[in-house]
Amino acid sequence: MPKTTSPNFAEKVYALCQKIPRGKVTTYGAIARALHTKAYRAVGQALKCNPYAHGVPCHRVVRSDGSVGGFKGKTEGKEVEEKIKMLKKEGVRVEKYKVDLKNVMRIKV
DNA sequence: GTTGTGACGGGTC
DNA sequence: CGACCCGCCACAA
Repeated sequence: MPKTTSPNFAEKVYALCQKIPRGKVTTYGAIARALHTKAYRAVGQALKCNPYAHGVPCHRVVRSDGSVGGFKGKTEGKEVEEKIKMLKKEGVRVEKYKVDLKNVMRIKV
């Protein structure tokens, strides 16, 4: 049992992102919950690093409000728009900068 | 060891 | 519905 929080915290985040089914999205809070923690903020930072950009569909992760949040380290800009476009392509309905909460996959309630 | 900040969350105004 | 504030954990300087 690690005395610190979790050296593999980010790794867990990536693992969960991979388990996100196509056409659906999840929230940072959900991931944090699934990890049995409350570091929703740390989750975002881990994804921001996203060394598995080609293995982890981080674009399927949105905020609890349904906002797409950010992408590629940018909270706004065409990068985010691209993320939205990708989600739409997967079948996720996106309005403005928000996705339908129905498409949000709640890992833990 | 302390400070600051963030791809956040929820509550309040 | 938008703006603001506080609280949360992890990480970098």
